[in-house]
Amino acid sequence: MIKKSVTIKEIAKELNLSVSTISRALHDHPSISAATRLKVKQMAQELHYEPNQAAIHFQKGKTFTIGVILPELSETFFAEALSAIEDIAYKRGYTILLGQSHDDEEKEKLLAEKMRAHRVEGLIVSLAKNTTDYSHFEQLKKYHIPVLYFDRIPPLKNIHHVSCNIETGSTEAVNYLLKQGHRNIALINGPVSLLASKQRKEGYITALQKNRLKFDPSLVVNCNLTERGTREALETLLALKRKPSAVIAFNDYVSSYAVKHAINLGLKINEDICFVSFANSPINQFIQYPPLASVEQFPAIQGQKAIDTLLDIINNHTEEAYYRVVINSELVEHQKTG
Amino acid sequence: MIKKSVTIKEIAKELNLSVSTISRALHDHPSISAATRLKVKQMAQELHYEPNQAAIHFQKGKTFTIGVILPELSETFFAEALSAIEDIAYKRGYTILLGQSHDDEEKEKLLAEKMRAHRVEGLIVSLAKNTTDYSHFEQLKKYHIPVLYFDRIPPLKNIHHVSCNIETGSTEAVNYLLKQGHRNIALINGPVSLLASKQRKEGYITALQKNRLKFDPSLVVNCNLTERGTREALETLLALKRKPSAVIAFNDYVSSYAVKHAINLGLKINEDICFVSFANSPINQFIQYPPLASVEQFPAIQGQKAIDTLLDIINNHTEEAYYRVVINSELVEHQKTG
DNA sequence: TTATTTTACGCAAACGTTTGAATGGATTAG
DNA sequence: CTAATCCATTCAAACGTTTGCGTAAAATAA
Repeated sequence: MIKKSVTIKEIAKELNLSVSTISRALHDHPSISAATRLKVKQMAQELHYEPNQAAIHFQKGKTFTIGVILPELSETFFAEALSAIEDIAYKRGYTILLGQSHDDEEKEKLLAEKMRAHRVEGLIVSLAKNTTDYSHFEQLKKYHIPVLYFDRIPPLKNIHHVSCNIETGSTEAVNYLLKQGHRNIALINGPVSLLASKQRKEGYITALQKNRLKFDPSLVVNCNLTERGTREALETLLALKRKPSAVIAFNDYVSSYAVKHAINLGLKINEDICFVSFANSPINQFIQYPPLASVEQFPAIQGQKAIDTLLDIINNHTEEAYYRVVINSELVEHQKTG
Repeated sequence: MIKKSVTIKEIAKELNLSVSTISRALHDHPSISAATRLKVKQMAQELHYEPNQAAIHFQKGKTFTIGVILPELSETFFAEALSAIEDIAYKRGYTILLGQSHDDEEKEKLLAEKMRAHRVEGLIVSLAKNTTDYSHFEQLKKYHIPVLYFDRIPPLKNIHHVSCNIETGSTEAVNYLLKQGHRNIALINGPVSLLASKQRKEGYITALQKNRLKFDPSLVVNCNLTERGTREALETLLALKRKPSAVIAFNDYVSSYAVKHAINLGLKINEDICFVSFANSPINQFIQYPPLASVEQFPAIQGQKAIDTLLDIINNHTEEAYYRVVINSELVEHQKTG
């Protein structure tokens, strides 16, 4: 009843061969004859041989583990990214060691340290919101642990990163609204400190310029992404002489807050005012007035690229070059429900 | 520059002691004098010694890995549960190997097989929606890999499981609405096949009986949890002679669909009809008319209990007894937003 | 003092796999 | 027919750690 797991040794004994022959046969080493190779593989099947990963890891001096540090798993964006990362890592024989910073820089430091101690072969990191010191990651270079930044990337020169080109999406969003006839288009942006905010604004301005419209700075307001902050931002916009007929929101959450408040203020959504936003998250499915369109950032594709390039870096030992993968965002129009 | 990681051997050489002494000293083995124990630990610190996990796993014949199979990571409920599982596993020196079934029974089978090949020491499983054959998990008993079912559990006798008592929450939901003066309370339930549906219904009936109200079966309708199914369910209810003034929805998603449709039908939410639901998921934050209250199922606590009891099972080799941990759900009233 | 126990450490094997080097036998070249 | 070459396989060490057993020296008991 107590099934001891079968090893390479048993196969060797069974076939009167040496363990080295078995090992090589299973790996299709050229110096093994086709005949014995076949025999070995058959016997392995028969005995239900499964290579002992722990032994392999140990002997190869590799852990086949890569660390992933994310702010919050319960944010759909990260959950979808992780999902893709997991799938590919699995297929390529790697295990993911997950850590959540909960947007806390201290926790992030601890995690980086633990991951190092755990001897991960590489790290995929999406920074905590308020991380300004990156030394805990940059230190890992000493240990030859490559770090690939993902989506929330630091403003550093020599780093690997995978991220999404938000600007083009932002431009698309403006173009979309212009095509609908809107001329007063506002932007409820995130905190000025965020790179993501800068990118949205740049794309916004680009679109206006391309269409020979002049940029009115008062139509762009920053907010802290909370419900309250969004309400205040919206009220600022509605108090303008040049009142916007359309709003581009930082993301779908902000859009939902703004819509709620607009309704409370007696506005008719999609008549008096309409919304476009970023993220294209599943919540749009559940809300009464989702944004007319949302900029998809393809978390799964980003995750896939992230793990793929990290594994390339690890397996090709290309520590000289820096990988910078940027995928394009894309405006997705929502079909009108009802 | 090329930092070779320091081993126990170096410490031994440095102090002119044997490796076994070092090993024991680091583990506070009683047969090592306090003096050398101190010396060893200091030297270990000085040299930045980190135990080679791969070597330990190998030598102990354990992987310190536990598998987690979930339907969908992008469902907040599972993301939160996994988050808790990860945190505790990390603290107790275990690594999580994650797999997503995407609610596909075949994928689930594959994952179970891969996890076994990977020699996980135990498995936490939340079943795919349509899994009816559990042999791929029950087979793991042969390999002494304990399986702990989580939230979505199979109707089997001898299993470990952690789940949530939905009935009490359901009863609370009805009581809450009764207290508000409602007498015609409907239930938009899930598919009859689901255990979760049965539990909601039982709790619903219990509450009515306790309050000496008679149970009207026409007030309970099943739906397939899609938006369309929800609309149909709502229309069925609204066509009744005894029209409900309050609806308990299977979960917050169903509630949101129902609210949308009710508004389209010209009903005033919280006046003509109001809603209560299950899951207490974050989407409630974003929608115009969230349910008045929602039954919290504490995914994080469930996850925590799951990993804790599984690790107990693993480390105490208690294969005889079956653990059945049930936590209580709890109705959470939402504060009305402005 | 001698016998016995206790204390503090070392020796060596073991875990499963990989891999450079060695080996013997068969084949080919000269 | 000998020498060189090649093929298929084996040998043995190595990876880092743990642990049962052995053994000196020190402490205690007689």
